[in-house]
Amino acid sequence: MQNKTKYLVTAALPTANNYIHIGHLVGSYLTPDIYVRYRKLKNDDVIFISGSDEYGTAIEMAALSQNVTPKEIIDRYHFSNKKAFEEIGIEFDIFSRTSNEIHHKTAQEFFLNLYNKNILVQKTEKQLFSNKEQRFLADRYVIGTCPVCGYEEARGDECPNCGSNLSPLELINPRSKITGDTPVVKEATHFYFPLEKYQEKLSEWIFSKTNWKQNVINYCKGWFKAGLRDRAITRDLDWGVKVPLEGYDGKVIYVWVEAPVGYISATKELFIERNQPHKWKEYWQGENTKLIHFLGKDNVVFHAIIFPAMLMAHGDFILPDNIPANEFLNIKGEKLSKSKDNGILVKDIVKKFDPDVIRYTLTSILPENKDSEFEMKDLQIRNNSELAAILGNFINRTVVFTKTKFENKIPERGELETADKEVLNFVKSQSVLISEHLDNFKFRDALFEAMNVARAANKYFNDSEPWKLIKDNKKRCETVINICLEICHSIAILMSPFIPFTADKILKTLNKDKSDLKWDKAGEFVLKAGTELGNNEILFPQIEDKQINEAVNTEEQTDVKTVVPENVISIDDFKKVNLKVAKVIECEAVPKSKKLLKLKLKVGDSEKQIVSGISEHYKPEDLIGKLIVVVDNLKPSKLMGIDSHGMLLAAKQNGELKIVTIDGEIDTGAEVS
RNA sequence: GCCGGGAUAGCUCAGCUGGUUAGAGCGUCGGAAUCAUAAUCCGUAGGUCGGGGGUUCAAGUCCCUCUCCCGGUACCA
Repeated sequence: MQNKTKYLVTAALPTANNYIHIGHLVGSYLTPDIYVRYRKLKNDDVIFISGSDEYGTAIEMAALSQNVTPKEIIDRYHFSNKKAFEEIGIEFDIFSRTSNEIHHKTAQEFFLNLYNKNILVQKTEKQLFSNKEQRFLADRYVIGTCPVCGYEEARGDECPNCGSNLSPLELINPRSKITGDTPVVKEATHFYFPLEKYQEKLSEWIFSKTNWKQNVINYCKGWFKAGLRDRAITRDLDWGVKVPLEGYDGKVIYVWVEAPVGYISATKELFIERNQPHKWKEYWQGENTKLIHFLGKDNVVFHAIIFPAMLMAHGDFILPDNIPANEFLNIKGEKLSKSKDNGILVKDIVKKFDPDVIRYTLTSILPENKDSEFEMKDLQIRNNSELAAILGNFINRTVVFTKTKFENKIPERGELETADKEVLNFVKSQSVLISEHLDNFKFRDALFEAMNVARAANKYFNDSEPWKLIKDNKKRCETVINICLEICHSIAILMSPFIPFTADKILKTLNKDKSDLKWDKAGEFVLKAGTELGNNEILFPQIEDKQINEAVNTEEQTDVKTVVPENVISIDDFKKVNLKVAKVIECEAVPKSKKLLKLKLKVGDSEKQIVSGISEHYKPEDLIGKLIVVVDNLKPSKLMGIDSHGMLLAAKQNGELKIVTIDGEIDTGAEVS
């Protein structure tokens, strides 16, 4: 039986403890979406699978720290992220979630399969247990004194002060990060997956791949070189998929083994929805299926090594055909990744910019081979000088010409001249070239070549000069415009994987349904002469500087996450600054100055005078009696001839300024640290 | 510390196993055109390929070394 190739495309399961940001989007979701849309245009048999990863310590901790149930956490982020994906046009066949019953069942079956084959190994280890919380504490969530440097807020996995790698058992005075409870040492038995045994098989398999991206191969090489280690695959937690064995109450399957099984569960769920409950097997067990995992580089080890090893051990499923992992997207030097929770959220940016403009921009700077840089201004540049100027303009000039010169009806096409044939051949050959790029996961190149169709179309329009033909050779003019309109349709086809919303708009303008929106129809004639065109709209309005500035500013304001500043200092550096509490006893404006106030302060037993540039924000009488914070040992200076022996602290933002005051009563001269 | 990756035109990036004058897009500058969102089309200028050393007839491309950036991993026990 010769079966047609099936494509099973997965996108990394986003953890439902955070809103997805454009780093996630570019790393794991945009490229598979483009790929799948392209496959569908080619009439390939493809399904696109993803869903929320809803277990793991991160979610439990998010729930504890926000004082809500884990269920509330996962619901919030699952539905929000699902919506964000829809808004940006990521069109999954199914976006499931690992809290679904079918996933529990599937993951447990998987576990039992390995257990029954005696593949799993049991080991006993010492761990920290909180009696108060009635659970074992994850490494990151234990705090204590670092045995190396004495820093009191060291974490169980590492010390942020001296950089030492630690284990929670080494911490002096360990305590739970969440409740502060002092944990006790307790033995715990866990199942391990013997990854070490699979190293040879895995490396043979991976090194046999000739079409994998070099960065992915390199990551694997690194792991192999270090030697694979057995990994625990159970945890003592409530929140997760239960270990399906008697006598193992309170144990769940560790998220890194359970989550990837979610791809299988979601596929089952999809075909139950489609009333073909057994069809999932054709994808996961069929020889002719290409399983393709899309993800960011942080996920390579799970998809290229751990999950394949599990699949090998299980034996009933196919292995991935390719893992086209992306690198990271940086934002003006800031790092974006799953582990560092900061960035521009998808749910926010779709409210400020056309989703297709975002998709286009991100695709054109995709971190395919190495980390790449993004800034808001890129959206403006890509929109104004590429989408609007080249693509939008071609559609618009063609449609407007038809409207004003041909009563908005598609003109008849006469005999073709060389230029006509050339441009049509070019469109056709580009469709082949773009195909090749997409087949090889070269999305930037593919998009660039798609854009070249619009460039060529503009040139054809220019060279043909229909605005002159209309005066002395109407027949010829009709042919040219007919062809331009046909090219508009071809552009809709070739661009639709990248900017699907725009493709739809173009079809509407052409008054055309989707029946010819097929890859093979690019460069072909599909329009009917005489058809009246639909409404014309400007596809890509200019993005003004103002919009960019506003977007950048609101981004900074909404970003409440922890960001590591650029110039970190040691605590010793900080201690060089003497901060003290001071009381304002006198205060007056400095004459003729614009912003200066002269303040007399009581600091402990002494008085001091400082000059501060805050009169636009505070009146002298507002300040008298207030307890504020001053830098006591600042080098004295003169401002408008007045001595200043320090400075007060104040917060400033967008022209607003608020001074730092003391909450409650304390003696002046008290040190601030 | 160790392993891996990166450093190429003003900006964002391509450059496979070493081989003619190092490429693209955007931006710059000049010209053409005026149907079109002052958009298009044609042309121009721009780089000691992070520094230094080496191999070779020939190196952005291989080797050594240094600097800076990014990942991973370890030093603890």
